Order: sequence, then structure tokens, then C-alpha cells
Amino acid sequence: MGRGKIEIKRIENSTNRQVTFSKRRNGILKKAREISVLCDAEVGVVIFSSAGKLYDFCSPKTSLSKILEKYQTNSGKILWDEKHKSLSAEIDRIKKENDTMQIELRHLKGEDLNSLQPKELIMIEEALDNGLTNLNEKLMEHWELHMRNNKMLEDENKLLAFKLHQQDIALSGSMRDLELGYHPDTDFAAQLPITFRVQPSHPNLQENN
Amino acid sequence: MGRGKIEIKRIENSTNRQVTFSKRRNGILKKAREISVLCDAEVGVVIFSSAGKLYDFCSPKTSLSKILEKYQTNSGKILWDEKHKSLSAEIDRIKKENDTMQIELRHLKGEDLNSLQPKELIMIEEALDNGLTNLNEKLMEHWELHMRNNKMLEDENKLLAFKLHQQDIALSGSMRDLELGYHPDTDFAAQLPITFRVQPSHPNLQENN
DNA sequence: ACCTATTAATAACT
DNA sequence: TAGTTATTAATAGGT
Repeated sequence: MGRGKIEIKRIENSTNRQVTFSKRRNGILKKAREISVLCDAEVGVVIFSSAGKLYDFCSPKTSLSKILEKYQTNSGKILWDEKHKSLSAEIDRIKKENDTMQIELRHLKGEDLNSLQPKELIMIEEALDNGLTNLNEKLMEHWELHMRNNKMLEDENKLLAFKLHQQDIALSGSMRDLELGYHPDTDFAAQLPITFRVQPSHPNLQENN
Repeated sequence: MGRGKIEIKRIENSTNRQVTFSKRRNGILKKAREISVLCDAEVGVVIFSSAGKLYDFCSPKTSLSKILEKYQTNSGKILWDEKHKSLSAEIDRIKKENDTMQIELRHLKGEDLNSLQPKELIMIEEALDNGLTNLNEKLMEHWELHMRNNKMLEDENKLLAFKLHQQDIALSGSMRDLELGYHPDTDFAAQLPITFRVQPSHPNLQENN
């Protein structure tokens, strides 16, 4: 059906092949839909283009899953065996990996050491020493950062306290001008609740996130 | 395409429906075969008649099983039965466990510490210290065992040497009695190859197995 | 993507 | 269920 008859064999021209694929794929999916409606049939179609792109159809009111289950019981063929095997194999593989890590972890935590020879024990000790070294380095970084932070806060603190003091003096001066009596021992800061005396300028400053 | 146009809706006449099913089913299977050959596509078709009879097609050089596996990886949809789901779930679970251990191991080895807070770092340090303590204890046990072993060997050594000396003396005495000439500087042990001078009484004694 | 001459599929009938 | 055929549907090759 077309301008000419074609032989049913692989279309060598890649462009033609792709075009034909596209047209015929639509044709099949349409036919599948039609037969499922006209004849009340359950239909499942899966098509992969040579490029690996997926197209599929499944009759309404069911699912590929159900159709395939029915397929298995009906045909006796088992579709999942291979998948089962590969899944099981993967589980085994991962479990083995797991066990190895489990043992290594235990050893690093100083557990289950009885089966080990001194040579192995020493290797673990080296790993632990190495870990401790790295860890302490990191802790030191944190500590230094913390110290720097503290220093900054302290400096700011001093600055604020100083400014406050100056304001206090200025205020006292104004008051002396305005009021009749002058009270040289008035200390504004000393009258504040202690929690208000220092307020960091960056309350959300953190070391790390 | 036929003596008249038909609407795409369920064919009520059962005979007609069955006839149409039969014809169109053949049509689809033929089309499926054709596209798979012409366009190098992987095609899987499963059709159930309303009576429940099964018809299927699968492109050559593959299998429904393979196509469906590919379908799953490609679409992300899961077609499998309960067993598969449970296997997949187990894989996920183990993988997660794996990841957790992986991270813990890295941390104990002093790697990937950047994301950790000082509190966490300190906890790891405690674990490492603890591990080192246990490890050193075990190493100490080995060492002490080794020392005891050594001591035993030395003692046995001395004993053997002593016995040898006595034998030597006795032998010299007998020889003096038996022979005409007496050679006071004859030392039997000194004439033996060095490897024979000391033989541990428990050559297979080991610290541990 | 659209067009259309031509082939292919098939609905109704036998 | 199978064969025939008028008619519609699909599509190959071209634009």
C-alpha cells in the first residue's frame, strides 16, 4: 500500500527506515486500540525503535502487568526467570560487599579482633592512627575558626562597650545642662539588665553548615 | 476498509466480533512482524481474545522477557510480580545500609569530614580512641603470649643445654674409661652443626590460629 | 509534515 | 470456518 510495493526486508536507507518506522508504528498502535475496542480484546504492544526509543500500547481497563501475568499462566512460559536470577545475583553481590564492610567497621571499632594476626592488627592500628590524625586536623580547623570568631565577637564587644560609655558621658553632659542637679555617678549601662549589655552584631554567625 | 465503514466501538454481534477479531489479530501480528523486519525494531505483542485465548508475537533475535526487561528500565514502570517487588525492595534496603556503612567507614578513616559538626567529629574520635584501646589491648595480649612463649623456649633451651652438658660429661667419663687416651677438651655439642644444637620441644607451637 | 497514487486490510456477503 | 470482493485504510515515495 503505497506508491509501490515493497519487499519485507530491512530498509537499508536509514532515513526511509526511520520514516517507515514512524508511520507503521502509528499504524500498529492504532490497530491495537481498534481491536481492543471492537472485539473486546486485551492487547499489549511494546515497540522499541532501532534507536532504542520506546512506544507501547495497552488496552484500557487493564495493564501490561496484568496482561503479562495472564500471559504466563496461559502460556506456561515464564518471563521473569532471568530477571529473578539477576536480581538474586545482585543481592548476593551487595550482601557480600556489606559483610566485608561490616567486618572492617567492627575491626576499626576494636571488635572481633580475636581472629586477627598481629600484622593485621597493626595495619588496623595504622588506619586508626591515620583517621585520628585527619580527624584532629579537622577539629583543629573548627577550633581555630571558633577562636577567630570569639576574637571578633570580643573585639566588637569592646567597641560597643566603648561607644556605650561615650554615649553615656554625652548623655550625662546633656542632662547636667538640662537638669538642676548633676549626678556624676550615674552609669546608664550599669542600670540595664545584664542581658542587654552585649548584643552580638551577627547573631546567626555559624562556623559551618 | 471493507464493504462499509465501521465505527470503532464494541461489535455487538458476537459472530461478527469473533470474525473481525480473527482477521484483525492476524493483521496486527503481520504488521508487527513487518515493522520488526523492515525497521529493525524490537516488537512484542500479546493479544487475548474476549474468550481468553492467547496470541502473541515477538520479533526475532530477542524474547518477550528481554523486551519487557528493557521496557522496565526504559519506562521506569514495574511490571513484575510480588516476588520481584520484594527482591527490588531488598536490594534498595541493602544498598541503603551499604551507603550508611560506607560513610561510617570513610569517617572512621578520616575521610569526607567536611560536612560534620564538631560534636559529630568528637563522637568519631571517641570511637577511634575506643578502637585503638581495644586494639592495643589485643596487641598486648599477643605480645605477652609471645614473651611467655619465648621464656618457655629459653628455659627449655637452658634445660636442654644443661642436660647436654651432663651427657657430655658422662660421655667423656665413659670414653675416658673405654679409651686409652683422655681428651678433656672434647666438646660433643660444639661438633654438631649449629641447627641441631637446640630443638624446641613443641615445634608447632603458635600464638593463635 | 503533508500529499496522493497505489497497495493492503478487511466488512459484508457467500 | 473459509473464500470472495467491494470498499476503506494504510502507506511508499515524493514534495
